[in-house]
Amino acid sequence: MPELPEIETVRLQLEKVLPGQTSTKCEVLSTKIVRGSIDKIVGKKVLGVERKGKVLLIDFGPELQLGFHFKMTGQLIYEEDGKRVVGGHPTEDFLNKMPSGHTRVIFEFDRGTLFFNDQRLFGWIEINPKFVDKLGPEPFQMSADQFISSVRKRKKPIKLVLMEQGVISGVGNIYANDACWEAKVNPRRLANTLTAKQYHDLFEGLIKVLKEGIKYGGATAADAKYIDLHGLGGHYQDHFRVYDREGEECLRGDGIVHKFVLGGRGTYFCSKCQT
DNA sequence: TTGGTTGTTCGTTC
DNA sequence: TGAACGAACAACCA
Repeated sequence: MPELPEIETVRLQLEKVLPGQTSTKCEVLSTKIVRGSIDKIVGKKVLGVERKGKVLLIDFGPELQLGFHFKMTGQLIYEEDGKRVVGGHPTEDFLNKMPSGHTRVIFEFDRGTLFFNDQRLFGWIEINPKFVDKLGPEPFQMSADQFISSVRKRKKPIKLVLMEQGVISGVGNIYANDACWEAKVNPRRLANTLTAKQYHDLFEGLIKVLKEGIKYGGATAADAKYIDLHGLGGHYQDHFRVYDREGEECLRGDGIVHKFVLGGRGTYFCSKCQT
């Protein structure tokens, strides 16, 4: 499920191929995921590729940014002269001929074609999405004091606050779980009850796991081995601290990783070292 | 077969 | 008012 590091990985790749190209056609195969009319970009030139939290933005001008939200199963595939750039949720579609049964919108440019695929139709594409205005800063844009002051007054479990996009943008389930482990914080702890050291450790931990996520090109689900064989998808999954490690020994060597549901989401932690 | 899974959206409650 | 909480959404897979 694409979070900040996964989206950043796509952005870095698209930034190398899209800027300078003009949009020539925009074909919507599934109207459900498209908000408003996105064909305003046709005839316009790409100035850059940006990202705010988990939203990817193709920049066609100051008042014309095409926003993509991948939700759980969104992916982008860019094709030019038989060469491919892929990103987002890793599936066999990375290897399949495009368009596939999951292709929702096709964007044609001067030199290549961009396919937005989404299995579950949860993602969306919108011009100047209002959603980004509601986003809080990314961890990378915050100071430790800023992080602490925006978190410490909240009275719900710390892990859920980390995932609130209006407070901190870009953090999803994988990295929220791993950041709590880094800081030895029980994800259930109410956000206003951490020690001063835990607030600092949590901020540092969050930065650490996100940077590592970007370094490894994001995470690929354990069942996507087929994708990995072809050198596609990221490798952060080989560095998960607690996420998806239910029943395994804690990496600190004393304790077992337990799983429970918090806020309706799978939550992993070591009851020995996370307090 | 049915339940688990996922992030945002939206409705309800306090 | 705003915060907290939980269901809904779609489709795949075990």
